[in-house]
Amino acid sequence: MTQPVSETLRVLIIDDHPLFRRGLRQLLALEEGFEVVAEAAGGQEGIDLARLHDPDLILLDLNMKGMDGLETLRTLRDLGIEARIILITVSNAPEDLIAAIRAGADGYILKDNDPTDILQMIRGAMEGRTAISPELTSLLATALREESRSEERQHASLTERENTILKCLAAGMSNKLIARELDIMEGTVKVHIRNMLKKLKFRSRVEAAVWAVANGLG
Amino acid sequence: MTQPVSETLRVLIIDDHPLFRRGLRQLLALEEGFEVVAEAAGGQEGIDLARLHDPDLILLDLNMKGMDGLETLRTLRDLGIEARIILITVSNAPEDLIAAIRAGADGYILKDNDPTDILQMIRGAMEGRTAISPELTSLLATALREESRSEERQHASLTERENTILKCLAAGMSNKLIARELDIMEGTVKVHIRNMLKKLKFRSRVEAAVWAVANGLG
DNA sequence: GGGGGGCTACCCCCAAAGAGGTAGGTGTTT
DNA sequence: AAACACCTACCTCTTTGGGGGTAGCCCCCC
Repeated sequence: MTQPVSETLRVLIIDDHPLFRRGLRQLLALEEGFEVVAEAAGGQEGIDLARLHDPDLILLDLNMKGMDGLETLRTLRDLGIEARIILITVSNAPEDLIAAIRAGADGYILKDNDPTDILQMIRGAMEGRTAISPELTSLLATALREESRSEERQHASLTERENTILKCLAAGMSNKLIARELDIMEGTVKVHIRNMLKKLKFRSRVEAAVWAVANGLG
Repeated sequence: MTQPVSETLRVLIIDDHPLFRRGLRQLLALEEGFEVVAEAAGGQEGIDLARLHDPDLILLDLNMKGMDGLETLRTLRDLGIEARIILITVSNAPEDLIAAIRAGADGYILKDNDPTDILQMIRGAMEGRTAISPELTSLLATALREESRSEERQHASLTERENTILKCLAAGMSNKLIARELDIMEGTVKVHIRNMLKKLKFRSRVEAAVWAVANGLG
């Protein structure tokens, strides 16, 4: 917690692509003030190393096999890791960006950005600004606009059934109750809920219900 | 569903007290327009009879051994029973009243009310008014006032710990996450949640979370 | 000194939820 | 005709949640 301000920044790199790790490491080596203290090839290893080294900055790949970047990010935050965490990815999908920011990412940088720009964004993130690749900011804006225009929205990609079931969740109902209400099997309710959770990137019905209520489905 | 308006009202009595059932039956027998089609001595039996007879009115005792009146009421509503349901009870506890109304009761009448008044309230309930013993209306008003004065309330009887955990629920967190957040065992979290659910008469964490969010803990 | 409430931790047990799969029926679109 | 999305149902499996209990510890109040 008592972090000397002008010291070198201790960096952890999590990416399952060895070549890209090396690239990042060299990029940072050329710069003053960065020290890569560890590299991990996967989410779980990254988490372990984060707890071990307590770095100031974590560069995290979003698209990893096994435990993916988003899951890793969430776990890191859940564990109370307070390092700056910047996602570095090839995905320019809006939902990935949104999910990352919601999960507490301090930056979201595309891999094909210019190295100079990447460095600049990293520095920006270290100073408290959320670093997002310029070409993505419009996506974010759009998403946020949609986010706030509540009002009977068909939640993005949700099907009609998933939507009505989300409303049931927002009413606090159990699977059994929803099944009775909609006159379908409880197992079917579970299928819809599973698909909905996946689409909206929630981890449990409670998260979904809370979000739904907070966003006007209550 | 196609209910002749001026027919006799078909009544189901659910009370584990034989003498009181008889009293009610006789009270209704003296009146025009009521026909007691069944009596049940317990919640489950009452539910079965309700599904069998589909009565227009159910007089339900709140304080029963086994499945209590509130639980019975909830189940009846969950099953889609659309009869008017009036709770008849000795309890003038505010929380019982609130819980009953929230669970969909059409009336809440104290057993020691005057028979004439009881009849009048029943008739009122059949016409769509929520029949509540006069001496309880002030309780209801008070409760509603407290209900709306959100703003960092210590939810009634909740302890400090239960309150912070309720807030965690309103954030959609799992027991495991809450445990990490508060640095206690997951089992302990479960204890707090169990006690909280009981005090606030919720049936699941989802109900509690939804309520908490809707009432300003989001 | 003796309650009592609150917080903690643990036990057992069972129900609910969630993740994964296969699969049939229905529509619509290509 | 083939592909696709959707809703439905059912399978197995593991994790989570929830109800009941006992018990120790602390602190405040009588």
